[in-house]
Amino acid sequence: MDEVFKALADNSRRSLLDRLHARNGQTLNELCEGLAMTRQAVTKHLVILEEANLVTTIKRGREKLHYLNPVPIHQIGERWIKKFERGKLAALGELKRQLEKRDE
Amino acid sequence: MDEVFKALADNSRRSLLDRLHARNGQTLNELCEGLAMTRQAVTKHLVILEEANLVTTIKRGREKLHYLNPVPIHQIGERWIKKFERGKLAALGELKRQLEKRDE
DNA sequence: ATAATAGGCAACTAAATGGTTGCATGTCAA
DNA sequence: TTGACATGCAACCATTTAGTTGCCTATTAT
Repeated sequence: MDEVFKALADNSRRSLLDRLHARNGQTLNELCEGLAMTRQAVTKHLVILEEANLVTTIKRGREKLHYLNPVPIHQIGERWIKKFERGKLAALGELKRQLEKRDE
Repeated sequence: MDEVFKALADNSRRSLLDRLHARNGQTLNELCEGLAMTRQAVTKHLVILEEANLVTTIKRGREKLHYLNPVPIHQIGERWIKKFERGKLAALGELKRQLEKRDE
């Protein structure tokens, strides 16, 4: 879980996921196109995404295809974000109350 | 949005949010209790959470109360995670198909 | 008034991070 | 088979990050 949060913390990596979401199964070179980064930098980001299990790769001859794995993202939503949804209104109410009390 | 992802990337910060979720409105010293970290380290984490707008603070005399703001977490769910929910099954199907093709 | 308490500020450090360059390897096509 | 193409590996660099220590300030309680 920590690995997933860490992987998602970088904007370059989030846009790589966006690109795969737009078109799945891209090669490394395709994913590099239009980015202000060397291929090696992109590789490093992809390795981090792979280690977080957000991307799965398959070698096809001399190229490597990258596939988005949406499961860890879904788990963040289910196991982490939802926890804070419960009690959200209570927390907001409490916050509002305290902020108003401040100005008395 | 980037600030929020960065703030959530650290486990210490996520557990501070957990603590506030369990009991809202705690002081700095209360939040330090039982942690293997100096007060100043905790302060730094709280500043990052504040800058990401995940925590709001109110000064009450000599102490500072910390309140959880669940809105940015909710926004991550709505604006980011949901985007990947759409097409999740398609992506998984594609992934499965390619993984099977690999072994032919 | 003074001591204790709650917190703030700043300088410093070690390690992690995001990036680079240079070179090596494996695969495909002429 | 030789050159071009796709990717991998490793060393290096600058910046950021997570943490520390030491000291300062403001508020409360005795």
